[in-house]
Amino acid sequence: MTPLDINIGLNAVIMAVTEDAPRVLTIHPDLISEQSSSENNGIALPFGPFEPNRHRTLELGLREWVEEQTGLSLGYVEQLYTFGDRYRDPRERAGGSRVVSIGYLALVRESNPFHTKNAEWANCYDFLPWEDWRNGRPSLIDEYIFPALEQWMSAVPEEQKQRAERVSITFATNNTRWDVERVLDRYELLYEAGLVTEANRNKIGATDIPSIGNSFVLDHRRILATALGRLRGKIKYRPLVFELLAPTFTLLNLQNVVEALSGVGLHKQNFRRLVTRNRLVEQTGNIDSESRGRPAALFRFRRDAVREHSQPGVGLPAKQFN
Amino acid sequence: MTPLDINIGLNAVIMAVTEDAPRVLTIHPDLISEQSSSENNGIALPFGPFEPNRHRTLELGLREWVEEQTGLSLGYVEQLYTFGDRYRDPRERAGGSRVVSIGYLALVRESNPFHTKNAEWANCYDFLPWEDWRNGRPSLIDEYIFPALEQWMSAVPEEQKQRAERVSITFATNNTRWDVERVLDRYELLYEAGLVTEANRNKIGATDIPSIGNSFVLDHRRILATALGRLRGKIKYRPLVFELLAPTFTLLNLQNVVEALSGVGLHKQNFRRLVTRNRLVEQTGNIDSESRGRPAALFRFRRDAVREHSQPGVGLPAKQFN
DNA sequence: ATATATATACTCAAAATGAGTATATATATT
DNA sequence: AATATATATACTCATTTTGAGTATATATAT
Repeated sequence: MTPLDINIGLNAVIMAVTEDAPRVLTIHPDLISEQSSSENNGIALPFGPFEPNRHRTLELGLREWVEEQTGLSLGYVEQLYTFGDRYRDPRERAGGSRVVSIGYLALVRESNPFHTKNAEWANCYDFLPWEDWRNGRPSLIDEYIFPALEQWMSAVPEEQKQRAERVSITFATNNTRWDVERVLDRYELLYEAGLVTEANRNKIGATDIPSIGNSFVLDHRRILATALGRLRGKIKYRPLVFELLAPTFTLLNLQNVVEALSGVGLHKQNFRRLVTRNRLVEQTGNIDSESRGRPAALFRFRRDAVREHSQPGVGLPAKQFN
Repeated sequence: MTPLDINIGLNAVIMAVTEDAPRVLTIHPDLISEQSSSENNGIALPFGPFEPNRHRTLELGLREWVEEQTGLSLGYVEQLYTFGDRYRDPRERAGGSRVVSIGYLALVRESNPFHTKNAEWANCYDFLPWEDWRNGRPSLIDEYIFPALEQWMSAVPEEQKQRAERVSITFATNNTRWDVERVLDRYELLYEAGLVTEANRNKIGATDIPSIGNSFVLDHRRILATALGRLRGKIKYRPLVFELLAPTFTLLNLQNVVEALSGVGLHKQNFRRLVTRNRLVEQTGNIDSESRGRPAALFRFRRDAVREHSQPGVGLPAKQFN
């Protein structure tokens, strides 16, 4: 009855890019907290409760938890979204209090060293396999997802049209283009269609529906989808990629990171033209000899680029004044 | 000591555009809740506590509170950000519990009728006057803000360079362009420089520093800045404007709403070319006779536009596959 | 009848984009 | 040593998009 039946949780989607794959740091919660129930087995995002007496701000609370659980000291951190639906933690049914979780996105360099027994890097696309289009349209879309979505669409005749519309927008069926940013829309569609295990976890008598992609504990996969979508949108107009790269890098390194995150292949020459014309990077003078073919020039991020042109191309047709 | 010393508040930035000004719905909290302290006088955003037993989701909780307080039934609602800094509510100093607030942005049509004694529409730019560049650079920037910021920059010699850089980026000093989206960055800069009253409210012995713009209760002005910044960014690639317009409108109506929100004047012919070429709107066949000069054609939003091209112009140079 | 608003069509140079081709400089293989 | 294979980088060229206008049409106010 009292509004005190609330706990605030802090969840971190900690991302890096290694070996051309976007990685997310995962933990095994049963190894950390003794009191977690046995049904809560599985893989999770680093998390911890927000403690107002200990944490001056939400973000500081998150940083403390991550450091404690994984040994990682985070650099770039950004708040994502706050999740508070009833029964997002099934223990609430058994009298547990509502857990409102604040999700964060953190970016770290692959070279960042850390030591922990609990944490492990995983490929983001193990959880969201339909999001990786770098080698063309993933075959599981046509093999598993579409047949299942067809069934879902025709299941309720009166909603068929809206459902078809939604599938068309999110999964780019007809002449629609694949929009790399709609990660959350797609996840939520698959959730509603019952194609991810967590959608059926709370249902009684759930049959063994083929589940697509690896699953997380609770709604952590939804939080991951939120993070990836946000990151994909933001790399286009804020220099976030450089948080994931070594201070000095080749243009191919840069392209590989952008491709890994956005999940699409990019035209090499045009990509290089884009970053150099906008003077987002500058040459260090050194070259990289690790590669196979002709050695590539090493670049660094030009911090001034942020000041110079706030957002390339994105625009309202403004009138000139001064 | 216990993590139960938390309350979750829900705050709504409810926006509309009337008479070419972006409006925000405000309340006078002392008229609503008896228990609010006398120091909490002033203008506020509609808000209410999140009650897990009553509210199935956070958003539903918000909708209920808004309906109860203002009589408004919200349409488009989007979560903004969660605010949880220590002492964001000064009553916490006197033993009050930490109030974590989840901010929401809601958009309503100007024609939307509602009746309430407590709520009032206010011009957003009364609170953020430096954000309205429709008639050119606001004079208060050069008259009040820059002199004060100069002082702030030179106040701490060792930070002078970084401060100058920050002012340059957010307020477009040198060859930098005015970035309409950096609303929150600018507010936070002014806050740190002590140029908004709420920055000094919590300080002891605060002198009467000239305060810029009207103030809200607590950190509600920060929430408003977050909302305006988000909205300005999003209108470029999602059809949010149509939530603020009547179902049928002229192209000038549309332009005026975009201008009011973004705070910059737009090139009329090019704006019209943009929306028609992208087929974001379609003609209804009727014309508007209310206007002064030649009557304008009435348009409506083309819902299919969302499906057709996900995001105009914003882009990575993608490789073609299928 | 004339001035003033507003709407809409059209122009034209500059810049950005999409999709390549061409060439340079490495390493691996025969 | 010659050749194949990778990779880097430069350059081309048609098309599209943008920025900044001019020109014309159709209303109301004076």
